[in-house]
Amino acid sequence: MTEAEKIQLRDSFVGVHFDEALEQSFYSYWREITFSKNEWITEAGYTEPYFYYVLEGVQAIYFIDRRGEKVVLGFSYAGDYSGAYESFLHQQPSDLFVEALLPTRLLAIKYADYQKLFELSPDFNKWSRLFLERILIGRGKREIELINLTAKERYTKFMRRCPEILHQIPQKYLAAYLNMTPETFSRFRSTVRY
Amino acid sequence: MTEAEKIQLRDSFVGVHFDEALEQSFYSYWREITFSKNEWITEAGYTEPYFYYVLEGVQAIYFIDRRGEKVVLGFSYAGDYSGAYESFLHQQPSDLFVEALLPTRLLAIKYADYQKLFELSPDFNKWSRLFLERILIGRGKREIELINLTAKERYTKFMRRCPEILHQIPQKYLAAYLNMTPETFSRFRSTVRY
DNA sequence: TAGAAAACTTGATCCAGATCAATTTTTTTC
DNA sequence: GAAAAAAATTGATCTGGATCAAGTTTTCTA
Repeated sequence: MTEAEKIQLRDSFVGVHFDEALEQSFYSYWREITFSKNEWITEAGYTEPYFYYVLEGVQAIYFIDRRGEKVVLGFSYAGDYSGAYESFLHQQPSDLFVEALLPTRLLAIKYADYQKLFELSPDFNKWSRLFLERILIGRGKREIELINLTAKERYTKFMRRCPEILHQIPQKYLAAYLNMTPETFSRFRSTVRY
Repeated sequence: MTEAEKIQLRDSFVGVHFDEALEQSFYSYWREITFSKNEWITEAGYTEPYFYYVLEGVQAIYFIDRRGEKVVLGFSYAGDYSGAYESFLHQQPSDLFVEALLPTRLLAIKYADYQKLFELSPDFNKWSRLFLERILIGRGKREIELINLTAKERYTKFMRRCPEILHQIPQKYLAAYLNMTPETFSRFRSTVRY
């Protein structure tokens, strides 16, 4: 990781005061891992060993439903955290896959080292609290949208918000994120103006 | 609140060390509020002023969809925390209603006092982190079930897990929780054995 | 850069669960 | 405890989006 990326990483831990001693050990916990397109970062059935910070690339997090289809819960981009977070927190096998949709560079910290952060400074508890609060609110919004909007409305809303993503990742992942079949997504593409 | 209830409340804050000074001020922040059946605890459009601990009763948390129907996101019982948590955290108007489905006794702490807890002891950050992690995992499971199970499977699963609730609260709330119409719920009741 | 594989499109059909409607049962209220 | 209101049941019908199927286009890979 570059010096600039170190700073990025550090600054993502909003609310944590980094004194010299902390900063010293902090960086040593993180290692860079790269993934090529379509590689799994985390595989369902395995326990997530790392918590990740995204330097570059796009990842999808999904499970496989009983029909064998992917159901995408979310994407992460540069500057986000990534990984199968629930599995990581409880160190139990993941129900979810995390996959690199584009060539990806991540910074990763092991579970034991992640725990050490909380010992090194109680500020990390506060950071974690705020981070979790943010995730929770995002999940709540998504749940409401999934229940409350029709497939067409979900399509329109998504395409208005991030039209560029369509040209970056296969649209079957977008369909799976919006909880519709690729056929339905394709039909909207050719009939719905947004 | 009784002495036993004080202990209950205190012990719900897992991981917080209560020394004498903390315990002294801690209880003084909480007041008891009672609600009768079908009374709103929180109304959408208003900012949630309190964080609640449930002493007695059952509450539903829901939003109103664009057809004007309730969509229930969850219930809380004695020993749970309750309220429109997202609205409380950000002190912004709630999208959600919280309603007492049975006569309810809650302990409530104001936002400013809740914030003070974190100043009084950094242990509360850790409690909050663990609490949020638990909510997050619950939400994740529910999201997966809503997407992955049919209406009949959701019905069966719920009825196996908590058959007694059916006789405590109107079944239209259960239908709204399981994301189906009351008609569909009623049909399952008369045709599906669980 | 050719051949294979994966992704996407378009059409025809189907179905779980919603909607609409008419009773019946239960609960509330005065 | 009678009248009114709310909740639950049951039947008939409808529909958004899935599924199945057959191309076409794009993207890999050697």
